[in-house]
Order: sequence, then C-alpha cells, then structure tokens
Amino acid sequence: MTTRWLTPEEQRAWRAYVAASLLLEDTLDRQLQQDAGMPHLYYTILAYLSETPERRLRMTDLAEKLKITRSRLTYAVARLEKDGHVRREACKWDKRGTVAALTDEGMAVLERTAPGHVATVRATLFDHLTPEQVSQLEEICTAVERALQGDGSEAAPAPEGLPWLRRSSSSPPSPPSSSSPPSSSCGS
Amino acid sequence: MTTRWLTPEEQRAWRAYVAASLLLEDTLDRQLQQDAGMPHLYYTILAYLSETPERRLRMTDLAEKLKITRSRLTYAVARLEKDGHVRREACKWDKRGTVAALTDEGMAVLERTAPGHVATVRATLFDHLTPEQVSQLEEICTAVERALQGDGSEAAPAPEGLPWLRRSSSSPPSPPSSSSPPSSSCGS
DNA sequence: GTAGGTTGTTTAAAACTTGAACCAAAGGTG
DNA sequence: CACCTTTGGTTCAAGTTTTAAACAACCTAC
Repeated sequence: MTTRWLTPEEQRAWRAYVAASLLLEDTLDRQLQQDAGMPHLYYTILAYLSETPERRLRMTDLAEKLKITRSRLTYAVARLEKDGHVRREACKWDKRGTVAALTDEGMAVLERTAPGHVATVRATLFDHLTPEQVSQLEEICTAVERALQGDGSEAAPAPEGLPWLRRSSSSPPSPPSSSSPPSSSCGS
Repeated sequence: MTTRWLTPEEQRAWRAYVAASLLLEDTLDRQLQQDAGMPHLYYTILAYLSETPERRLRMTDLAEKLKITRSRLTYAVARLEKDGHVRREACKWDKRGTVAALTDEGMAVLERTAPGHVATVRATLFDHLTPEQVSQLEEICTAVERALQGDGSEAAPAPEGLPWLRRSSSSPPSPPSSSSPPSSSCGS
C-alpha cells in the first residue's frame, strides 16, 4: 500500500494537537514540579494508585496502565518510595509480585497539591472550551484510549470514588478486600 | 477563592485526555525512535524547519514555536547537527543570531520516515475518529494553542506548502528570499 | 523436576533537561 | 562616543530520567 497521507483536515487537526499537547504537558510538568516536586508522570502514578479501592496496584498492572516499561516504573516507584509517597509490599498470592501502595503521606500530597493542579488544568484547558467541546474531547480521547489499550473503563465510565482532582474527606480506612487474586490458587 | 473543582464532565474529559495523550506520545516516541532514531520533539524540530520557505529558522523563533528553553534547544540542535540533519548558520542581519537550517539529509530523513509516521498517527488516532471528531479536535486544540501561545496561525490556517506528513516532490531549490530582516536597519 | 514464560530488580551507560553564568552584539541615552 | 541595559545564544556542571541487557525468583505445565 502506498501510504494513505493525511487529508488536509487531518493535517490541521494533527498539527494543532501536537502543538497543544506540547504546551499542555510542558505547563503541567512545570507546575507539578514546582508545586509537588515531581513530574506529571509521577503524579499520575500516585493518582492511579489513589483511584484503586485498596490504594495499591501491582507493578505490572501499573506499568500497563501507564504504558511504560517495568524498568522505568521500578525507577519511578523507587523514587516515590524514597520520598515516602509510596510503599512497596509483597504480593500475597504471587511471591514474585510487588505491589505499590500509596502511603497516607502520598495521599496527603495528592490532596494538598490538587487545588493548584486543578487551577492549572482549568487555566490551560477548560477555560477555553465550551461544554460541548468538553464532552467532545472526552469522546475523542476515550476512543483513542479504548483502541490503544484494549481495556479501560468500557462499562465503568467513572470510578466514581476517585479522589483524583476532587475533594475527598481524608482517606476512610477502606475495608479489607484482597485486590485481585488471579481467580485460582489461593491457599498454601 | 476555594478552588473550583472539576465538574464530573470535566473530570471524565481530563482523565481520558491524560490517558490518551500518554499513550499517544509514548507510541509516537517509540515509533520515531525506532524508525528515525530520534524522539518526537526532535522530529518536530525538523518538521517545523521543513515548513519554512527557506527551511531555516532562527533559534529563538524555533524555541518559541516549540515553547522550550533556548538552552534545551541548543542541546537538541547540537545533536541534530552532529547527526547531519541540521546545519547552523550565522544570521545575516543580526550578528548575534544563529539560524538552524535543515540539510538535504535532514529533509531526506523526514521524507523517508514520513510514511511510517503517518501510519502510526493513523493507527493511533485518526482510524478511531469520525470526520466530525477530527474537526472538533482541531477546534479544541487550536483554542488551547491560541490561548497558551498568544500567537500562532490566527489568520493563516495552514502553511499549505508544508511537506510535513505530505508527499513533497523532492525539495525544489526554493528561490532566495531573506527570511525576515527585522524591517529596519539594513546596511552596514 | 525440568523447560519455559513471568515478575521485578539491578546495572551501567546514555540521553535529556535544567539553571546559572557568560560573552558578544544590539539598542538606547546623554 | 562612552555607558548601561537587553537580547541571542552557548557553555558548564549538576541532576534527573530512560534504556537495554542481564539476572534471580517464581509460577505453570508437561
């Protein structure tokens, strides 16, 4: 096949996207580095952890969600652990496994920095969009996400409990319930 | 003011955007690194240069377009120059200035890798969007760009001559025309 | 229990970014 | 012209982040 080039419309959209995402990512990185002392990716790691019922996730799952290599994640988590935002724990049912658990301190950082983060997100993005555009953006990004990740919230549009960018009344202890024993092999 | 949190719609849009842009950027970086031996940012530098009538741009202009520090750009251009994709030239009318010029080899790289790049862009983005969504995306990103950059193509929607992501019949010599002498101070 | 795939870490090297310091050329101003 | 301030761009010395390859422990299945 002789390469289907982009149509003029697609070209314009692509060029605009590249410029905008560069600007956005850069602004966010700067703000978070300044405000939370970590780059956006690391912040996102904490955020993902915070959205989980148990506030913890296996390394591999996390790496897959973030679409980064395990090696890279190891480094990132090591850094976050050093800073006390995350704690490593052994995986109960799979002795190879490691789960990264958000510490209370990590949660606190998330809560403390959320206002500034939200403000930046507003200033750079939502302040310039109409409500229609907001939902269009959601549609578009969801489509991409679904296509590339093959997974994600197909039927669960919003984890609803998410403290991410929302006020959350200081961490309720969250009742114990094993995260996801692989449906087989349980006891020793 | 007590922080205007994101509405549920905005939250969903934001979450989707973050996930999608992570995925996209990562996929692109990987593909370009693999295929053209450089990260997306560097590729974008070449692309910007290629869109210019003279295929050259002053460092400062380039840095502004990319919204990166001059220091960072210096490093990037040094790398691109070492690889032969770009050549540094003195600026005629301002002896402080440096212009980065795309070499034929750099142009060749762009042309050689364009098909793969387009394919990736299609596979990750446009294949999943309706024509309406494409133009919505353009609108949205343009709004962000305009807001954050305060500049950009306000009245010039598409540089039209751009070889970026389009077939371009092997570099026509492009007639000489000084890029942009600052409209004053011409002679010695 | 043994081959084969996973999980996660380690290691060393490389790539990239930052920020401050710096120099040379411009641009005023008196 | 001498002086001072800006601007354009590079350099330097950290520092951070990423990668790739090698590895050890574990699980699975034959």
